[in-house]
Amino acid sequence: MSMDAVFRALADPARRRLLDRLRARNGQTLGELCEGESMTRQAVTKHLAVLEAANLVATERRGREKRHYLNPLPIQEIAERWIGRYERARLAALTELKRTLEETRDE
Amino acid sequence: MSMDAVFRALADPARRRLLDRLRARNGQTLGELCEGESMTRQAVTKHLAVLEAANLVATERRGREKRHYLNPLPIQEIAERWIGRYERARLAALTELKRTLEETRDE
DNA sequence: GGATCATGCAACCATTCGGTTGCCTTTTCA
DNA sequence: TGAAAAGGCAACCGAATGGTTGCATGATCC
Repeated sequence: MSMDAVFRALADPARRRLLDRLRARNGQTLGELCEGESMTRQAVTKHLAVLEAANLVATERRGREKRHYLNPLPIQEIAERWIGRYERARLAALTELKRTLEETRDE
Repeated sequence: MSMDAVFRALADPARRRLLDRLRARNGQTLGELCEGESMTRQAVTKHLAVLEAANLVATERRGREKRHYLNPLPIQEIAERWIGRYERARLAALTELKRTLEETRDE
């Protein structure tokens, strides 16, 4: 699974909004996800295709409608594999800041 | 601070690579950050400008050179404010899965 | 002072992206 | 069976993006 696809999928506010809506209520159809969005159905379809390519959304055809399901795992993976390193960087920065402050106090 | 700028800044692999390089060694100059990159100095400059606009990188002029410093805070904020919700979604999905499995076993 | 090194600025270019319009297919249901 | 509902497909468009080249500016060092 490519992390790059996930990062790029999350880059657009419309797509993050769609994820949030699925998080609020899972299994929504395309028509439902279009409601309240200020763009055409085709635009929403494209956004959902990007999310699906990033494995953030899974779909299921039910008769003439298509249900969409959130898959939060790629987001978790990014949090663990990528963001975690910057948690350590933050702590290192704090340590450095503390050391600098103490040096300044000594002068 | 706009989360959108951060998400968009993280969308490009070249920019994530630059962040990783600054995490490995903070305070590098533009020239140092260009080494090993397969693009021109101007391209790197543009990427750094995007990172700076997202507040992920801070700069300091030192004579004729420019030092770049990583700021991991926006990444932390995204982790806490945005990714956190999907942690809860993941747990909910697991609970749902467990329930479904138990239902299936009962049949 | 003049060469050189590090960076800045601006124009330009191809590609991608987000979005639209128009039309087609499939399912549902009276 | 035929109309309406849900969605798919493809072409097109403007703007943003990622990248380049060429030149200008400001420090540094001999």
